[in-house]
Amino acid sequence: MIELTQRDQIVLEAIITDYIETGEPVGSRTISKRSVMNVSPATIRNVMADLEEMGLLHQPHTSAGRVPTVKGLRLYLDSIMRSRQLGGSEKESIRDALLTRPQDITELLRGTSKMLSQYCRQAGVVLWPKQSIASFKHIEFLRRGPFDIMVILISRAGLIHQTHIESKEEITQAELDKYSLYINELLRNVPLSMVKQRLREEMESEKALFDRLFSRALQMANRAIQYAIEDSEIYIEGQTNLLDNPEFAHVEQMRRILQAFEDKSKMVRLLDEALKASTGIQIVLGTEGELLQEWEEMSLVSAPFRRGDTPLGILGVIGPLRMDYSRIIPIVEFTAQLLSHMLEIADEA
Amino acid sequence: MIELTQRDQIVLEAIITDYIETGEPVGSRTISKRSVMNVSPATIRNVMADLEEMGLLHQPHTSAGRVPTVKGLRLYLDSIMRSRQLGGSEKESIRDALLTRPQDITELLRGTSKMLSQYCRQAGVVLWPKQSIASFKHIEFLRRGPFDIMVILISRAGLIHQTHIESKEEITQAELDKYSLYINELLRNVPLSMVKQRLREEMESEKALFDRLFSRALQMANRAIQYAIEDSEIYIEGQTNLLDNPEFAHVEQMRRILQAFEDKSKMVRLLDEALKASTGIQIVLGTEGELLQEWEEMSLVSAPFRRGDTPLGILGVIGPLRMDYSRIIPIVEFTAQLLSHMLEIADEA
DNA sequence: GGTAGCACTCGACTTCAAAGAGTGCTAAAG
DNA sequence: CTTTAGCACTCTTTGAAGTCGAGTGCTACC
Repeated sequence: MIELTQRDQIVLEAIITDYIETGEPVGSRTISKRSVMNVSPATIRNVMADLEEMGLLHQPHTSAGRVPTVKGLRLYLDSIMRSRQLGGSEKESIRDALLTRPQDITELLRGTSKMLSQYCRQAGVVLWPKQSIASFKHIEFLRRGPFDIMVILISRAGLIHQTHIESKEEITQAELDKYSLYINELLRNVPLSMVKQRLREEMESEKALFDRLFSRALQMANRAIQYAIEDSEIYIEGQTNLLDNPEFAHVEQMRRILQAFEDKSKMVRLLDEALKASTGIQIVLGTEGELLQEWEEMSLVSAPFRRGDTPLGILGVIGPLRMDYSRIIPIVEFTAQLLSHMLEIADEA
Repeated sequence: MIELTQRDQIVLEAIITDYIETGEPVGSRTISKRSVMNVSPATIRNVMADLEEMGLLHQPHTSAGRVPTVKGLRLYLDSIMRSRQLGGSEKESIRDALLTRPQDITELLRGTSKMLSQYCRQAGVVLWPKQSIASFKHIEFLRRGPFDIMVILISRAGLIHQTHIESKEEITQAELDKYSLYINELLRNVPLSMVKQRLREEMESEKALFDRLFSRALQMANRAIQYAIEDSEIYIEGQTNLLDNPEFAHVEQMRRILQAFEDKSKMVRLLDEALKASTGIQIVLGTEGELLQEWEEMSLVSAPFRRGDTPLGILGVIGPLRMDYSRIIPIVEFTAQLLSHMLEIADEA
């Protein structure tokens, strides 16, 4: 563990704050003027040299100022930064931005992502693994062809999932209607976590053993639900905000980054890991975690949203390493709380 | 109308072809060498001067070659260009790319968009106004709250539409189930174009007049369908391909263009107009149509896909003015045919 | 009408010098 | 022992000047 004197910390913080603001390497003179304690640039230079030796700062070239390294940022985030409190009016306007999009849950999640991107001026992201379809509401089997069945699954919160399954034997819509009726009755108000178990029980019951029709219905429901919970939705909004960051002025770089966004499955994997790992706010910097190689200069601030203690999904902000963390962190945190709350309401209705 | 001699046409074509290939202003020397007819650069210069006077060419500065203007491109597209035939193997691989994504119709449309973007190395786009939910398959009313009803509408092709409506009176799920049953029975296999009429007839029938329950069901179905057909889905894929075009090397420009993509409602309007206007392949160049202001340097190649004579939606490619039209046009055309065909099959199932 | 020749224009690239920001080191002061 | 002032040094940025080359327009000639 690294030992820093009080003054080291102050200087590091000042450098990072300034760097976050301007994006330019910052020199000793600037810090000397700006900082509260009155010390000369020369003194600051000594401190800087120390910090550089510790690997917290980096000098692009001999005659330039210093830039924080990933290690420096990490230290800053973990033990120096005090994140700003959100003002009441800020909270208010975030809340408004979310509540004016009540339509359905898909809209809500996309809206959240968009809101995050606008408030943080970076890309916003929301991941919603469907296994968290919190509780079962309705299932519907529709015949598309003699062996082709479309299954529509709806959660109480209003999320729709659509799958296809194949039947081994020909089947009529009338039969399927019976299936729907039966399964809906069976699962009424069963939380999704229990659904699979409930189905299994029923499959082993006498009724199913002796009635082929019911048995098939149960199997189908089982398969459909299996598919459903393996799926995830991801909403990435405001990517173009990233273009405003001067560090991405080079088209080459920009393209690499935007292309990474296009491969959603990678993004899903990334966020899924974050979701599993985290209990609260989490920050992944550039090369630190196993962010994609394309992302060296990027950073992710995320927080899970949850029902009670079970995490439902994760939301966050993606931007360059140089972001205003002290502002973004509380926003992400607050949004996660807010969304948790809203989903709770939606699900209770 | 502009009169061009044979030679004018050949020169114009040569310039445009070369410009499309290289992206650089093209000089008289180049044309002289490349063109079939053996004439000296000086002669070409004379022709060029004429073409410039007609507003078909433009000279960035005195000592540069010529670049086609929008007017020049238009003329080329309308009366000079011969679009290349697609080879059998190309057709084959396009077909494969589409057919390997059979899952559901949403996937099919998104896949089409992606395929277009990959084959043309530009952004691909597919617009699907829901009014073309070709024929009604299933409706489901679900209670979300005492006055809040979620309506799910499914077309035979498997497209799902979700809306909310509010009820004036409290309502139970049991009632809603009856509604669903009734409406589904009523509309079984009615093409969507007839649905509204069918509903109206029924509303005026005796049965509805005397049964409040039926009457409310009809009203709800009516409203839900109204919402549904006003909605559109749009799929834009491969935007990052645009970054490869050297003409967008400036970040400023790039941002403007990508930002325009983010406002989907604008894109919908744009394509919707194209859809209404067109019967076949259609090309909108930069400022010509009422493309958005942000799009001066962009161009859209589109073609509607249809069932019989009614257009269902539109697909196309968006890229810079400088695109390889002779290749892209047949691809778009062929894809539209192919998709029309596939939807026909899906809907008959 | 077509072509060769030629002077001219203008952007792209290179070179060079000057300016400016910032450092590291040393020596003196607290 | 820590802090500071001073100074030489390094490296990037900026701008001016100069050269190069592509391409043109014009004129005279075939």
